[in-house]
Amino acid sequence: VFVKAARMATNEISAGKSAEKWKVFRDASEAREELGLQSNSLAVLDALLSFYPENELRQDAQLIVFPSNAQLMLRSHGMAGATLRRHLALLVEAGLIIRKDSANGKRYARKNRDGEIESAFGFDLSPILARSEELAMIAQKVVAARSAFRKAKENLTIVRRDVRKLISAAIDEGADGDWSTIEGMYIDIVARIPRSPTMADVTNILDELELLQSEVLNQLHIQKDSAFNSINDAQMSDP
DNA sequence: AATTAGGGACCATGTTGCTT
DNA sequence: AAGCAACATGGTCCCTAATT
Repeated sequence: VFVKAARMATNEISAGKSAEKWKVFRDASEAREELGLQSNSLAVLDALLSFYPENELRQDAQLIVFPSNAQLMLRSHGMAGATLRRHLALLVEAGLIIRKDSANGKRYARKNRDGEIESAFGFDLSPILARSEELAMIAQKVVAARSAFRKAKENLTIVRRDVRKLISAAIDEGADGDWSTIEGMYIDIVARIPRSPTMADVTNILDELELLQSEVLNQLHIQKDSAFNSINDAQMSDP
């Protein structure tokens, strides 16, 4: 089954295709969560790639590495054997590598007289080449989402501080209105911000805060309007 | 028969994040 | 601040298959 899958994976790679392995590794690292991997899985993937002698992964090459678990443990920063095996299984599950088992399950390469590898048993890296564009796209998406998230959080902070200032100023200046109720609403909204919010959390809270913000501004405008007795109506209304 | 490498399953321990 | 649940880790046992 695995051999068949491996053949299928290599067959899907268009002729002459190649990719720089560490570039794909960085993309896969960005796509870590989407792939269902943990940070240590990446350490193992790093180790696996380090056993491939070339920098370029080529479609016409044998993309099989065959390090022993002991070697992999060393190059995975001393990771324990049981943990290493789990992460290898995760990488297989994520579809980044394919097991190519020998009859006895051990990893090795059989070489001919010229020293060329005739057949190798270990891990097939060809899915990494096959999916290089896909991984790059996921990485791009993740980076974009991260910066959008950062911007949303910045927005939230700005609006939050603004509303807080407006309410405090209104109370200090003794403006008309039920400011203690409004302050209570503000405190309630802010208290519902989770410790590590998701994008949805941030946008929801931001919506509520902006609603509250416009209510506060509305209150203050009404008051100013009456105070200035509609002389400045043209300037007070929104552009 | 003994040895060796690999892998799955189980268990105890340690971390971390979340709730109260 | 403390306790709880989920999760990751690492050690061990057991099995397989080839090699000697």
